[in-house]
Amino acid sequence: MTVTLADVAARAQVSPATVSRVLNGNYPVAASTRERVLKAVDELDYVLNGPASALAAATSDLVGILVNDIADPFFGIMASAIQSEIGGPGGRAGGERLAVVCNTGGSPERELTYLTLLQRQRAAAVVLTGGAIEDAPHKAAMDAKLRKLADAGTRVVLCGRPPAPEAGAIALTFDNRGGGRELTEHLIGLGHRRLGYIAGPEERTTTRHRLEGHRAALAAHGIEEDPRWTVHGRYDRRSGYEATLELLRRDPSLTAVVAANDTVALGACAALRDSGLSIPRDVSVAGFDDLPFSIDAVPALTTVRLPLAEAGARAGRIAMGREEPPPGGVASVRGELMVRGSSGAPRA
Amino acid sequence: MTVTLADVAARAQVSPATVSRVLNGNYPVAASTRERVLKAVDELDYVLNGPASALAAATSDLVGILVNDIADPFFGIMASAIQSEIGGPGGRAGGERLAVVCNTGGSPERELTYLTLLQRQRAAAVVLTGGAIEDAPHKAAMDAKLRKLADAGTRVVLCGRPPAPEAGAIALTFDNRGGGRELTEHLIGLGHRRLGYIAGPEERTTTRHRLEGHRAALAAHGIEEDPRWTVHGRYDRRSGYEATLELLRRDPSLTAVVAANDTVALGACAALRDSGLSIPRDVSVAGFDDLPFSIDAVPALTTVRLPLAEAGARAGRIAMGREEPPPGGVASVRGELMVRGSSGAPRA
DNA sequence: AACGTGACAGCAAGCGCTTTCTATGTAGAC
DNA sequence: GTCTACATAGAAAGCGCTTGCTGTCACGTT
Repeated sequence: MTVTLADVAARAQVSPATVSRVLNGNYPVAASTRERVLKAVDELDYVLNGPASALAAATSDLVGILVNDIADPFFGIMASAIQSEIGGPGGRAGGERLAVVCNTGGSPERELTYLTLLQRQRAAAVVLTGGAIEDAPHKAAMDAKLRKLADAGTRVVLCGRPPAPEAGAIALTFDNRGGGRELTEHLIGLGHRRLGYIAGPEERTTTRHRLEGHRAALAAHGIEEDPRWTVHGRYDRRSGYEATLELLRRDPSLTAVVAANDTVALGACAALRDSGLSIPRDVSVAGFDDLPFSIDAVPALTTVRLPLAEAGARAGRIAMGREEPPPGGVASVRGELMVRGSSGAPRA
Repeated sequence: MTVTLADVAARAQVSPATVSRVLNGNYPVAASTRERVLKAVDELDYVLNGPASALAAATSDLVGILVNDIADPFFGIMASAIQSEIGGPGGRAGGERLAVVCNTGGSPERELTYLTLLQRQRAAAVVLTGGAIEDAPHKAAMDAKLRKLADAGTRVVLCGRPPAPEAGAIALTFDNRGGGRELTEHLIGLGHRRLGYIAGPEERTTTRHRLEGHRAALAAHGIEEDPRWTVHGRYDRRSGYEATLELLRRDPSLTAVVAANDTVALGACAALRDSGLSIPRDVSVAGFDDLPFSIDAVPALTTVRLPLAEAGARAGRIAMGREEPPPGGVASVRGELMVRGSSGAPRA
């Protein structure tokens, strides 16, 4: 029924071993023989059996990419960059690798399960993107799992995640704290003193770090934070909309709203508009990430640009062993403040 | 070194066959035995060898998802929906499947190569999303490949792609033509007579169908189209920006600009703003897809909503054999006109 | 009391490939 | 002209799992 190596071998009048060697190109084969084999492969329309070769060679060409939400461009951009570097078709980088993009939906269990599935497939590498969940038992479980993967020869890279030294993983971390601080300092510099903050889900490292940066900026400028000024929500537009209304309700005198990310900021803008407030005249708004659509908001969003594509590409190369990991296995990737129309001086 | 089935068997004092059966649960095993086995699995921290079992069972639990650009929410949303239905962890649907998201970047060669890679992995199913490339040789090659996959037992589903009867694939097609027509008729109804159109890349079915719908609307209302009114570009913001400037240069009297999709429309809006034109007072703008950010444009974008998540979910279920394919193997999915602030009556 | 009948469990034969080790032929070395 | 060395090709032993077929009991039948 299906064509096997042996069929090709028979047709090319060589042994299966030779065919395998031609296909893998890691052993000297006479040019004439190689040609004959290739011809047979072509004529029979032979397709290698992936599982069989993975079993025999004890390696696979699968690379796992874990993301929280593939529908979110934040992850989409990273995934795309990673994939372009792991040498899938087109991204010339040696053997053809298949990227397995796993959508965890931010769920701890799924994260773990996907890792097991990848372990089962004997993945060549795994890249975890985005913030981690801050729950001690879960973190321990993750670290143990990652360690096991690493020990089994799977290269593990974290992209936009805090380092996990226990797990023996390379980490490219985003400087969320620094970015958050810089952003809020920009607003303070404009004269804002009453700033609302729409944070992400409580248990995520990204949420915490950005918030810490914000608070550090406030503290550095002697601004005492009112607990009413912080609202937690999800990383989506809806959440930003609702949180903004809530902030306005709690303290209508706020002159700026800092959002956990751009998507949330967009929701915040909508809420302000719907409340009849003008941006930035009445309230300034700031986001985080600088996703492509942020520049198209009206007014364009002041935000912190994260080099998602660059970081993803680098993570991909490291995962493939095509780039030296950073010294110590950890590198911090900085964001860049993008000042645009959504932030301005508060009204006197 | 690594734990194998045999190790588990030894520890549980049973044969490897029994362990396999416990793990696969497709053969009667006494409860007490099962328990003993499970305990051993747990104690040894055993992880099944995916390639080995795929080889032995001649099936795998990989499902391929082909997308043009994973960084584009249009595809991200579909991919996410598909994945949630194929029964990856969390999306309870029986066995745990791994979604392999392949980023073709719109390249014909990569599309084909990924299909080969998936074929090599003996994927359980493959879902192709988004428009197809209109090139006869390539289409023939694709159809042949899909046919081969289907014949080998891989379920092939097209989501948002034109049907490919030759290939024996189930198709969920978007009614791009109908949507395009309805959209342009809306603009005509508002009084527009000079409408610019920013089309996507020439060789894509999506591009052609949407453009055909637009032209059908014009024709139906006796509007003769000026060739200067159509510009082709890529499906991105930049392209929309440049194309709009070009359209304006060619005919400054245009009162409406219809874009190939929302992302392009966003670029168009930016170009109009930068040209000092007001939307919709001077020029109306319309997009297509209704991606999440479209409602946040200012003014909010008039567009055609495509039920991406619903279609993706359905495609996923069909790919898993959990939903009856549509009669004839083809279903057309309609879009819904969303009239918002970016379209209005032209100035007298 | 002899005998079918389930319900489990084990044996063993692969699944299709890789790779080590061995065989062979040829070319250069002396 | 014989010997060593190198370049290739083949034989065969797995890789770790699934599954058809063959036992083996413990029962319920007649």
